[in-house]
Amino acid sequence: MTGSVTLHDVARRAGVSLATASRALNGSANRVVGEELRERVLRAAAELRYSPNAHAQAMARGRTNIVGLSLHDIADPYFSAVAAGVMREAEAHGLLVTMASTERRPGAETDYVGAFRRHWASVVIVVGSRTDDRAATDQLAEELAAFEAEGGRAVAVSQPRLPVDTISIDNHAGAQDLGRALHELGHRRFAVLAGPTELLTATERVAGFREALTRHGGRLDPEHVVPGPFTRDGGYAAMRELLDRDPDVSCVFAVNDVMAVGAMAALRDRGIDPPTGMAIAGFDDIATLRDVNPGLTTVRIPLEEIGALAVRLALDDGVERPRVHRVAGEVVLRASTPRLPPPR
Amino acid sequence: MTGSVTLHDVARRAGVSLATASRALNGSANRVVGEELRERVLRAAAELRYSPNAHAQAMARGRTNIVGLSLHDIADPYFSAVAAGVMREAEAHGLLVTMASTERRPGAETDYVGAFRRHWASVVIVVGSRTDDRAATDQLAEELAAFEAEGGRAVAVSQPRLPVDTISIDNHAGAQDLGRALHELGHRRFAVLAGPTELLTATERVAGFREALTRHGGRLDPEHVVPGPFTRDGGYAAMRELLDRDPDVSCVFAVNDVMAVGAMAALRDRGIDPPTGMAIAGFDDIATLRDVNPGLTTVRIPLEEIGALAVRLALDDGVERPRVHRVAGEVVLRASTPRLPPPR
DNA sequence: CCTCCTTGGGAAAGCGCTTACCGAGACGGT
DNA sequence: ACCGTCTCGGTAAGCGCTTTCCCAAGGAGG
Repeated sequence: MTGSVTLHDVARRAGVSLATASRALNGSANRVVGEELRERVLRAAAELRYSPNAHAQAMARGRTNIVGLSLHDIADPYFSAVAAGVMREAEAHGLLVTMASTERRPGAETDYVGAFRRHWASVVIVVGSRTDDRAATDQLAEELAAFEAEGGRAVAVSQPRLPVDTISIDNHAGAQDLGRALHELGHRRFAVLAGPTELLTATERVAGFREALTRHGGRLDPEHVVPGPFTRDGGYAAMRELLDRDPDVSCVFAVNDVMAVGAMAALRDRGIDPPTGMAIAGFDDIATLRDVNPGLTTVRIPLEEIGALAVRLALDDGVERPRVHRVAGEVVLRASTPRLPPPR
Repeated sequence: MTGSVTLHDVARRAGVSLATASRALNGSANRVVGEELRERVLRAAAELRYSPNAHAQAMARGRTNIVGLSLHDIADPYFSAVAAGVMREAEAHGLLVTMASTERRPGAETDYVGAFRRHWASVVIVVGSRTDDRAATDQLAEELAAFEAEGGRAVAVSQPRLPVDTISIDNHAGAQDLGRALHELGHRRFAVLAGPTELLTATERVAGFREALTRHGGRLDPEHVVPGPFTRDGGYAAMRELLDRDPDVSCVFAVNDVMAVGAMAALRDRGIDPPTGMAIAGFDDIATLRDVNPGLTTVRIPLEEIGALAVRLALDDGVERPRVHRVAGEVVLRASTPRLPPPR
């Protein structure tokens, strides 16, 4: 990096000292620079296109305006919605967001939190379902603790069991509500495209759904619970698998919208036209998917708001921490799960 | 930030000097540290959970491993796809991505490039259609020039007229190909949901489409070209507007997929069932929307690859710059534009 | 036995900025 | 007229790290 203009240059050009130049430029607290000198400094800075070195400032000040954000995959609309919320709120507070995708690589989060720690990020936000991998969780917890010990603030989203402020999406209750709603529509025989068995988010949704059926009456045979990846292709494959088992089922719950869309495609490829041949429901209410046809019944999670909330939580000097903030989902019934005609 | 462990602490604990500790940790070039001392230093670092201060390193080395990425809206699947490509490639090169959303605020890009410049980012990538706002473009150009003058490398995506390496999506040719393909399917009377008139990307697509019709025969009345925002709701509104004009049209081209989906929703709300009542095509081939029903005819743009390419371009020490890299789109015909039965 | 090289550790000079501290001048109160 | 006080500019001490330069010790060659 050559040729960059430093504060020194500005000071020289304005004919003042470094201190005065610095004070003039960032209006240092409880120190006023005379109008004329300030004018001169600002002019010199503008003429030289001076741009302060953020690292030097970080060093001198001992902190930065960086938010570190770790998520699984920015191309996944679930995460990009959360990221949008984080960025919006960060922008409002003059913070810059540094983002890293784990691509679901185990241990990646720990690495990235380490990187954010090296950058003296003031805030770190970790979003994405924890797995049941105990060792990885412990390592991440340790790294986050080290980060907070150094004065940073961390917030976890969908990651319980971490020793920091946490935003917890109520998957269990949401799935339960969904199960009840589907039951009320007349459905009794269900299947579940369950997602990865090691992902807490997925298993919670399955558990909540199952509980609703148990409570209100409804059948969910073990062989109608098909695991698979949390993706569109995962939903597609799981649905095929399910159909191969030729199930006696009227409604399928895919544990997220992206999978539900894949599942619908699988149904069509088998000549089954949803929702006529099969009702289907998802989870998340991904904005981009609100116009699929038939409209997808789902549980709305305020993803963008969750991202914004994470930033606010980090910036808010709460008294006692870690805090846990629960966010509820809301069932949205659409055309993909029509009311079942009463059995004759 | 208190309590953070510094290299000094590590050196003291290992009983060596700062210099030796530094050399031991990053295997300094052409200087070897004795096996035993190195061992001691590494152990001390691990025991103390030492994490080097990235800013201090940046200062001392005069460069960073940061990629600055400016885009319009990370929640938009178009941008999140590009971002995913950038992050994948950045990760592969050990770079960290700092991202900023302009929310289409004019001038925001310039501000963000300034922020990246302050951070001594080694690479800056600016993605998103330039508008016809000449002044804003000039300012951005100037800021990018300053950034490169300081040794940084900038790449623009979809932003012609900037004095840096540019990846240019061939909107014109893509739309032209699409127009021809639709013509071959038998369509003759078209409408276009044109997006924002000041957005180059949108106008290029409209122009290419129009040119194909002119060349091969096909009608596109001026009042059947409806402008509007580049979003789902923009597509919805534009389609309503179009329907209100009661057009004699068999096929609508929405200049991006997100708008096309909104347009389909508008059709349905008016009791028109695509593609029966009206064929519809989009542009981009957004992955999340590949399963909408009916399948959306579109022009595939390799968005993720473009993001990755941008990073590679920045890292590649090209001889002569700025270079322009054109990326072509590919027409993908799906069910939303069925072949029109020949007129009897 | 002396000189010259090689090996490897340490001291210290920055990198660009902020900020405590210092000091000079102006001003008003007594 | 003197002193306390206030205003405002400058000096310099870091922030944590890298890297150049110096130097000591040991070995090889004459």
